[in-house]
Amino acid sequence: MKRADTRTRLIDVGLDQVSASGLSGVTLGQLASATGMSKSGLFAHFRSKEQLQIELLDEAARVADRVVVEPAMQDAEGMPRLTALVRNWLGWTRRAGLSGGCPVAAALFELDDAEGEIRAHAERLEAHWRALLRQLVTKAKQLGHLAHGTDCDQFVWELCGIYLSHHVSSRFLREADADARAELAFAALLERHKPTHPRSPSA
Amino acid sequence: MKRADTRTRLIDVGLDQVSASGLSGVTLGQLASATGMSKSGLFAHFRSKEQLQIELLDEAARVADRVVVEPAMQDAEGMPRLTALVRNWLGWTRRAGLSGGCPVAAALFELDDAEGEIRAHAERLEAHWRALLRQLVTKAKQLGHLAHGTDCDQFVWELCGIYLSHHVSSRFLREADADARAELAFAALLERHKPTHPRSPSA
DNA sequence: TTGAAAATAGCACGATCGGTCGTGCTATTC
DNA sequence: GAATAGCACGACCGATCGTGCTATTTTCAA
Repeated sequence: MKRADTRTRLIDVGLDQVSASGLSGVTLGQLASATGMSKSGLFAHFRSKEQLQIELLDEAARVADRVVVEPAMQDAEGMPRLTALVRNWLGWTRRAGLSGGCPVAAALFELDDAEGEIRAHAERLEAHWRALLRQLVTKAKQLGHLAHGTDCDQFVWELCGIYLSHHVSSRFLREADADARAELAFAALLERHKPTHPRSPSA
Repeated sequence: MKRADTRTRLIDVGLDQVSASGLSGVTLGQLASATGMSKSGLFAHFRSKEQLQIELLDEAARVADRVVVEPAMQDAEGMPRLTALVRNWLGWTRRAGLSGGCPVAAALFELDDAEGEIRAHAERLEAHWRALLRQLVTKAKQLGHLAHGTDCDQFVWELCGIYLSHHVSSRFLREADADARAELAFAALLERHKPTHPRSPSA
């Protein structure tokens, strides 16, 4: 089997493990037995466990981009695109075929007091993600889909709160109405930032 | 030394470790060396590591009760008590002298796909906490401090989102304005559920 | 002061951790 | 057909994991 193929397989299975058990839940031994490879054969593909973890986080970001961002980009700029992205965002791991929750969200709590390369990497990913959110929100504001006075950073901050609450609600508490609650919260967030004198939708 | 005293010391130090590194960050070996005890001597106090983890979660809840809930109970029922509790809640671990973040919040993400006794215990704690929040919100509604139409469960759900976002913002992203953002979000949540005074002449 | 009881330490266990090493297979290249 | 390079293997490293069993120390009542 080609090196690249094996790597892809390792990353795929590893990503599923991260999703289900968090970063620290992925050990070389478990990933090896899950993929039917020897620990040493597996290890040869990554310089270190840290490197493996970083690549797993990258893969999570890549998959999220494919499942969450790209489809939303089909919608028109401004509000349509923003709402589409939020809808794709909530519970995206299931749609991505992962058996657990969002690896990045878990990492945010797992690494909060840590230091080092992995934390820095997760920080970059999260910053990049929030920058994307901010950009979509800003665009919606520019197009008059959100109020002029909208504080975009605050908007994103609260949106992340909805996502996190949804994560806990659906994954930990396993509440059936998690989606509905998130929808409600998001709708209220939009309502609060509704433009005061909305231009016509065909502006 | 008395058994109870030693246990208290072990739990205290352990709680700090949970706060800083999560549940899985507390190992018997590290807790032993942090307390200057032997691993086996320590182990004798708890039937198992699972038991230790459960007691650590309980202690977290107990400390939170002392630092967050009890002071808020000094305020008048309804809105004063609710706002006091929220203010005490945000960033309570620092005020409790812990060196890390909220152990329960971390556990929510750490155990989301786990099974077993520890998860069940964390679930009970979280349910109990949300029941308390719900009770305060309901009381505020009854007293007319919140709108009649207020969906108390939804209110609590979004409030938890604010707390989680604040956790990530302050602990992981280390943003200086985390407190201000949380205040803003909470103020907006209150504004949205502001009571309408049906008998008042203003409309 | 002494002796029982309680608290702690010592030691060892099997398992697993991240990681290294030498070796063999297989496919390509000369 | 021989030489080479890529890939995965099993064995093994020291360290640490959780958890027993036994010996030693400490504490407190008689």
